[in-house]
Amino acid sequence: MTQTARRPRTRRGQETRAALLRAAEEVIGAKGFAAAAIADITRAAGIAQGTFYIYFDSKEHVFRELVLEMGRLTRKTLSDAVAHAPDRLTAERLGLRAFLEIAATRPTLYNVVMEARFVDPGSYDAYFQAFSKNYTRNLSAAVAEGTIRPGDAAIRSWALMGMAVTLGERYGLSRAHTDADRDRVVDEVFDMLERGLRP
Amino acid sequence: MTQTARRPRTRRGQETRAALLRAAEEVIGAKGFAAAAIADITRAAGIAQGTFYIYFDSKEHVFRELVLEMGRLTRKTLSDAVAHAPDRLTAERLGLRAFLEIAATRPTLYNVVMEARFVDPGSYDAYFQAFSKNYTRNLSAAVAEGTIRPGDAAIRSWALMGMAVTLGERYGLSRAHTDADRDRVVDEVFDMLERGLRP
Amino acid sequence: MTQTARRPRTRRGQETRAALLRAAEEVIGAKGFAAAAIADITRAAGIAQGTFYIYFDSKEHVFRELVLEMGRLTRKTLSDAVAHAPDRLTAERLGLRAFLEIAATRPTLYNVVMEARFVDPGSYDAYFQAFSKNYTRNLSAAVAEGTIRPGDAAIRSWALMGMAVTLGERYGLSRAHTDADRDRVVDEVFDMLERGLRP
Amino acid sequence: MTQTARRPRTRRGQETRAALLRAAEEVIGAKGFAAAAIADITRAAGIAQGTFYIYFDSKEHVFRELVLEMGRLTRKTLSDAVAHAPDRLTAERLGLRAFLEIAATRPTLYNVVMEARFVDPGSYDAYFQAFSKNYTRNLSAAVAEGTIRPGDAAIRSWALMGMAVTLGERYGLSRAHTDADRDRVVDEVFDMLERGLRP
DNA sequence: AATGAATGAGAGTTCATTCAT
DNA sequence: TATGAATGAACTCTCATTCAT
Repeated sequence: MTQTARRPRTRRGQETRAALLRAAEEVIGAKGFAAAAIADITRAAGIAQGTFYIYFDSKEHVFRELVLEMGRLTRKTLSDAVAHAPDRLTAERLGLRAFLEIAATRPTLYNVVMEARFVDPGSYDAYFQAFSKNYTRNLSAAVAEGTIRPGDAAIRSWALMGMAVTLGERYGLSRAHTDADRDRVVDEVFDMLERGLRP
Repeated sequence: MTQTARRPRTRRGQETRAALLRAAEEVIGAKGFAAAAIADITRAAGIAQGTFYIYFDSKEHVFRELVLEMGRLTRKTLSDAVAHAPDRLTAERLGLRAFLEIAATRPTLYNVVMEARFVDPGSYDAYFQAFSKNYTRNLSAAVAEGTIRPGDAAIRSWALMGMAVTLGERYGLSRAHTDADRDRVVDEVFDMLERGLRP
Repeated sequence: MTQTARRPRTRRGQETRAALLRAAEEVIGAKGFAAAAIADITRAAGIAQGTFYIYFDSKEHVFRELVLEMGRLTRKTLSDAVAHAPDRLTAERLGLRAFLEIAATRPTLYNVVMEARFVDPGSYDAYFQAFSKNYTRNLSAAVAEGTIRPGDAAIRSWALMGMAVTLGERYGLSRAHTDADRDRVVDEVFDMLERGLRP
Repeated sequence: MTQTARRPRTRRGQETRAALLRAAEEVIGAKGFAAAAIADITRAAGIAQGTFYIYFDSKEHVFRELVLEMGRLTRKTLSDAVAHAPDRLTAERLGLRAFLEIAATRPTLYNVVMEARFVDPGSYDAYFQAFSKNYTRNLSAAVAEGTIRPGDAAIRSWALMGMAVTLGERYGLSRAHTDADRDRVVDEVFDMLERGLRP
């Protein structure tokens, strides 16, 4: 008869749950999963410790929700960013730029996804497999329509995602870099990607 | 402050310390830092729990040692692999191949470094900064001598390292992939990098 | 830093905290600080081990609280005892008598303060400095009004406090001595103090 | 067949044992019994940890030896100091002065004896009972020969010892006080003791 | 829906002591 | 006699989770 996390049925409940999610993002994203105590989260949310378990089954549970949220956010942001791209390569460029922007804007959420590899590999894999799948489809299409040179789309997708992730970490998360820096990063990287390293 | 980790003074001590390092790599690399208990490590090493603290100050301490070890290993492996490369681009290709091989051969150590971002950011940064520095120098030299097209070497180094890291994760760690797969990955990726995506 | 001892917010919490203080006094006063395990204290209080840390940050923390409590108790008891003394010397006598009574009545708390010298020198010093200050002021006043012979009040205060403490230990703590014994001790000591040892 | 502490049979053994005693006094007297680790002691003595147990059965064992040593030292020092006293009261005065000197000269050993109350009550009691016994005998004799006014010698002995102990702590141990301070303390205290507080 | 107290398993760490050399 | 490694019991403290109100 143990109680299990419910969906909020009232306005107040919705707000509490939302506050918990924000607090969890903040705390976990800043201190890391292990160092983040439920007490830290509820304190940050300004509610009692017990309340946490009304909305989430466990610490892992909120964590997973956050990863899913980042998935939705990334998908939405990228598809918006790419919506009016004139061609595939430009779409890629805009996608990378948008991704760096996410890292800069939501650094804690970004951290959460990265840590998922160690905290909840399942959702980590799901996150990246989803992107890879989509990415691979786009790249294949681009090849098919002759926009880019032929090549293994899956491998390329992982290579490009790896780049994006690390660039997000270095030039997005870091408070030391500006929007202009990120613009330049995208330019440099796409110069390399489009035209290759050969002289 | 009362006692601090000693360097072993006898043969036996050296062996014990080494056994602990191996066990720590195994256990932490497999279960993750948080889930790995000191008891797990000493059990794996076949020694008493207290013995751990003769050689290491804390769990973080062994962890840091492992990251350093991975640093040495990577440096050595890559420099060996690249030693007889005819030109810069080939060197890069050999370097990536060797890196994937490390991931395949020492997956647990690989995991440790990746988790360092969350467990001991200092050593994580040190690890990658060192490689970036070296990488950047090589890329600059290549530009200078006309082997590759001009471009920001630092940004390129992070982009390339990001690729390598993720490819190591996907095609190196995974038991599902073979040496041949890794060869192909390197071919594909270098095709893209050298000649670019443009048709 | 993640969590810190709370002040209880409910009746139940207050009772639990109080029970812990009593149990700590009992156990630490009886076995000594080092030998007293938190588990002993919580067992004596009839609660779970973890509950201790809801109300106290550490073993040192309860210990300090006990020393403070002894400070309050002693101040209150002595000032009550002395309230209606007709003159300074009588006040001193009543004060000593009351002090011995405290030792007899709260032996464990008495022990705690004595051990504070080794466990928490800060609170030990605070305890005695406070008394010395007060004592010194009284002695100075007595000299000023001609009730006692001139002499360095600070030195006298330490000498008299030293006497009191040791007599409390020998004739107060010990179950072998009775109230009558303590009366006699006070008589003897004050005979010496008032009239001196010279024939 | 467990090995037990032996008396040293060689010159070298004697030196090692002596070094351990000195180191134990230093370390235990400075950090307190609980905080002093055997490793601290052997490190201070410049010998290996295991060697400790060649000469002492346990940590308590060295501690007890130190208390005994302090007993011998105090007895010797006081009896030397008092040897040529012209009368009983002067002897008391010289005794107190010598005692303060011990505190100033051997502060760590002094601390050890004080802590004995909590670490090894048996030797603590033995230490003070021995002095009280002797003290009581002297005071009785003084009364008998008319040098001091009649009064309970045992009670007086504890009162006077209590004074001495606390004065030793405040004016002897403290590096803030000088020999001159201690002279004055003795003067003040004996003025009070001899002539009484009454105007 | 919310609160705050309570739980108790479990983790890291210390250290007196023993052992093999 | 001395060494330094090894042991393992014991202890403090943390924290996810549950419970009563």
